Amino acid sequence: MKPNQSITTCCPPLLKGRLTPDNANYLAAIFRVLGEPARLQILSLVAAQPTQEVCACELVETLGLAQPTVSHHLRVLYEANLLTKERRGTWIYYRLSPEKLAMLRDALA
Amino acid sequence: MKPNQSITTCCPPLLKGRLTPDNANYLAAIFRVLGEPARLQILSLVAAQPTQEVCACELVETLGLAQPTVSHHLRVLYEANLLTKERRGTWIYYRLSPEKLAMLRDALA
DNA sequence: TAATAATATTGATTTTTATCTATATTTATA
DNA sequence: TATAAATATAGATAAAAATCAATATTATTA
Repeated sequence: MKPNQSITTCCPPLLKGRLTPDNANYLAAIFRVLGEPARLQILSLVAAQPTQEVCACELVETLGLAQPTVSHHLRVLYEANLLTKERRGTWIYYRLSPEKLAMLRDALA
Repeated sequence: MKPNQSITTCCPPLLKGRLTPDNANYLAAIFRVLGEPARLQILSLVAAQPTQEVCACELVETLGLAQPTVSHHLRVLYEANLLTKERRGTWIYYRLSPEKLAMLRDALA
């Protein structure tokens, strides 16, 4: 099933054109991903790193959540194209993929 | 209980500073409100009106949801300060309160 | 190859949320 | 004041999502 929206644009701005039901579903799905404090903290933590990346291994302690829970949130962020990941040895490093957030900002314009 | 954030600013931009847990909770709550297709459609519909307002009475048919469901979504948007409302006779008219969306846009900067 | 460490998955539980029907409230008007 | 129309609330149900313990997988290294 191919997405009916690109990564960088999805729809007319929320307050300009009128959203189709598809637009609304797509946008809402992204907002829902951001509607979780732990996930926002993950994004913020990544951005705050000098290296612009964070090892999953750091997050369990930082967030105070169980490892499977952190893994779950990372997966959700990854599948929403808000994070990219790269395995280096045993560790997996996550980075922002800023296009999606830019798209959201545009959608709120 | 007073909010620890103003309507127009809540926190350092998501990708700049580092969110406190309070920041994250507050921001996530707003994103959760937007994480629902029907609510996005409501916002979009309001913005699309020449009058910049929409009567609750129009929304039931437009959204294809039961009246109490629409009422629920309007309340959620209202309580999140995303909509204002004004009663005129039997009808209630909703308008955008753009500050909150602007704040979100800033948070995504 | 065996042991170890990081991450992922499974399955269960709980919490949150959306939705509806039924009913209540509010407002206008006959 | 009785009726009608718009909106709100209550209560029930169902669906979605968060969380965790237990276990599996993947990669490294002794």
